[in-house]
Amino acid sequence: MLSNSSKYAIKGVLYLALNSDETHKIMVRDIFEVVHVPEAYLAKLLQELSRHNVISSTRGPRGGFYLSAEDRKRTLMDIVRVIDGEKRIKSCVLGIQDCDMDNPCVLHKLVGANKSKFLRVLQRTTILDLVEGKQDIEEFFPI
Amino acid sequence: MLSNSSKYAIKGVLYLALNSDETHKIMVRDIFEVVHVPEAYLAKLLQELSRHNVISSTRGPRGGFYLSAEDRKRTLMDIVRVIDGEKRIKSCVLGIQDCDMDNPCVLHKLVGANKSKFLRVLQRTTILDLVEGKQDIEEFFPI
DNA sequence: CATAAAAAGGATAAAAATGTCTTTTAATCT
DNA sequence: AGATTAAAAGACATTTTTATCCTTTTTATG
Repeated sequence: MLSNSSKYAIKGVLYLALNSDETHKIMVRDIFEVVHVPEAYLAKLLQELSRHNVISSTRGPRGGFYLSAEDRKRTLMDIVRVIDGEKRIKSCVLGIQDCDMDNPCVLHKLVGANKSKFLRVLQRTTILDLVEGKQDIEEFFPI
Repeated sequence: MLSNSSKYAIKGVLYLALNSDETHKIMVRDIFEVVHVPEAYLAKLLQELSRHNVISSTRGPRGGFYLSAEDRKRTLMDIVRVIDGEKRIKSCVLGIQDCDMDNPCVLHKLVGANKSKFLRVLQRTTILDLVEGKQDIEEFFPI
């Protein structure tokens, strides 16, 4: 449902949400260990997110990745869309071609409701939302 | 969440549920087209399920795969467990090591409820249950 | 302006998932 | 018994996902 890459990306962004802003940018080097993602791979993912304006970054000394106020309004789905692509995340549970609400497959009723809810969570939940439950998050770091 | 292989397997078993019994065994050759799964690959999956006694089979002429009455009491989880393994299906949404109810991760509350429900559906739903909504299934074949 | 720091980009490698093919084994039918 | 049929088993191929490495570009700072 979610690729590992998407999960990695979410973890990285979450870390940025908790520790960065316009004036405190963070290098991959300082993230990858706490989120348990290989350095170079995390770099790739964050670069991709930055390229698609889901997060922000600047190069050079004192550069790094960070989240602007705008960035924090992004949803989990925004992240997943960049990393996995719309298609993968919305594809039918059974991989049926053209399976959707209008043309549901065998398991659609059984599993579809759950999947829809899951999608809605991704779509509705912003980075900000996540950070507002901050104590919860910190409690469970390292992720 | 569910691998393609598991999805394939479920589709195959569903077909068997609708069309086979002890006296009417079915060859892979007669299934793979309608469920849209490569012949050799479906064979492998069904063999694996048979090896783990989730479905039944006999070799030779008039042989093939089929579901016994007992087989029909199997759950979707039984299928998924054989194909994907317990670990994969129960693993945390974010791939957190040791993340579970007792030691939840950041997204656990957000996504965990959905996932639990999904697991419960897999665990509770038997092949028989699926077939009893037969008209629905036939309506949506070919799967 | 020179230098160093950091992301960006591209090529490559490794691992896992998916898919194919060939041989072996068991059942059935003549 | 012998021929045939179909799953079982295992080797092999391809594709996708995950991961690494190395070079280039940009930018802040002395």
